[in-house]
Amino acid sequence: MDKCALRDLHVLVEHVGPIPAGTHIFRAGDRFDAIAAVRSGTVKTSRVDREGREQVLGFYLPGEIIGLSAIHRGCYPCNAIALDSVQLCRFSFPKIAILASRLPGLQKKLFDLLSRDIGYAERLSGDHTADERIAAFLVDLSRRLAARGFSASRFHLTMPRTDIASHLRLAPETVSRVLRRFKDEGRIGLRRREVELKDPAGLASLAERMLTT
Amino acid sequence: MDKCALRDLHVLVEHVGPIPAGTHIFRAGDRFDAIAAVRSGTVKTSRVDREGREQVLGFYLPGEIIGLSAIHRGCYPCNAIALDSVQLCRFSFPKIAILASRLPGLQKKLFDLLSRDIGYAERLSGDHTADERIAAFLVDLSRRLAARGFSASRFHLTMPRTDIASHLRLAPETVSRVLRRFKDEGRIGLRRREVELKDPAGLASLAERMLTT
DNA sequence: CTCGCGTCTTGACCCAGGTCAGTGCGACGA
DNA sequence: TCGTCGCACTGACCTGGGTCAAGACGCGAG
Repeated sequence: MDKCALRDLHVLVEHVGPIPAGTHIFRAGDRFDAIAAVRSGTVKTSRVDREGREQVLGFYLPGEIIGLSAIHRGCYPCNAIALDSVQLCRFSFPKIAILASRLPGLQKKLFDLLSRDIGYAERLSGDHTADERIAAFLVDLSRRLAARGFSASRFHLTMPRTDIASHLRLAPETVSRVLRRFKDEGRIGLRRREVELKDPAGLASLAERMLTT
Repeated sequence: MDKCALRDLHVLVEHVGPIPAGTHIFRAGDRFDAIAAVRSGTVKTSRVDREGREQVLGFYLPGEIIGLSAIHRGCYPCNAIALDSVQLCRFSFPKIAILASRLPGLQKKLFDLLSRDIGYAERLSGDHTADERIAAFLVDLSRRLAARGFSASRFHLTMPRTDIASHLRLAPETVSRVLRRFKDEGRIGLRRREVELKDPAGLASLAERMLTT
């Protein structure tokens, strides 16, 4: 995004938070009026099917944008829930869309973010083993944290195992077992929700089929 | 899209085709310079992993747009292949992006299409049984064909079983078996690639968990 | 300190769907 | 008319990961 876009954005930003863990930021069906950038903390998005089973669609780290998939229906298609204490920057969507018309850099950035999310969802939908999914989850998280200046090798999982499982389309028990085996094999260090990637290259090669392309 | 946008689009459209079945329209890695609307025929998009296994990402019917997921990397992330004789309208992306800046209706339409594709990929990635996947595939196809003025209840599958299987993350054998059972149960008529939906309501209720939300 | 609760782990068992190995059956060319 | 070639179908068997049922482990409240 160019300098010009960033300067103009200040006029339509609304800082929100801190929002405590467990709070809904928006709910499926709410009228869509804004996207938001995570400033601190972690947000999960999920939908709940008729039978009440939750499906976690994604986790959003500081610097990442939530709400984009709501554009085409005018209301949010999923819930967004704070996993820990969260601070956001809200951008009114009508205003940002108008601004994007004047700023090609901003328009490009929005197309870019949307297009990236398609790729992410497509990767998840591939048929992959539990090992591949979990390795890819760890490697992806590590890279995204590193991109924001956090440690790539040691980090805290802000989400419970059930959410990881739901996001990867696995049973929570499977997540436990695979993490356990990765630990036994010396690929990771693990204590409760603290993770250390001891063999990033090995994990990346396991994750390769999922993360590549 | 508003009238004004449609009129201006004429200046940057390039009609392409007929392209014979089996031809690559673009390949993964090709420089991204255009999106295209399918005018007639069917296009599949797919990626091929390191081990040479093809994963079908989507099927595109007349009226639908291919190439959007390429925006964020500047090159196509997948192959697009004609399944039968195909005619396209190509839109230069740089030009259409500039035009979108001047036409809020067009910008909205592009955001909309991107956002819709995210929803589609997310649905596919859910954990669903083979029955749900195949019912959802048939119902979705029927609806999209109907939206373009084709029969909703009788249609021709332009893709081989292996492509359907790959797209739904199933084995081709499973596709065969489930279609067979749907036929035995009187839900569909099936002969080779000709399908008739005999019980659209029943299929829709099977597909519900996948198509809803 | 310890009680209680929510999260996580572990083990035993089971099944949907994958894999393998043939068999059918049009479509098309000679 | 007959090969033959490539999808499509079917049956027998196998397995990754889901399910069920106990525990174990922290952690906060009192």
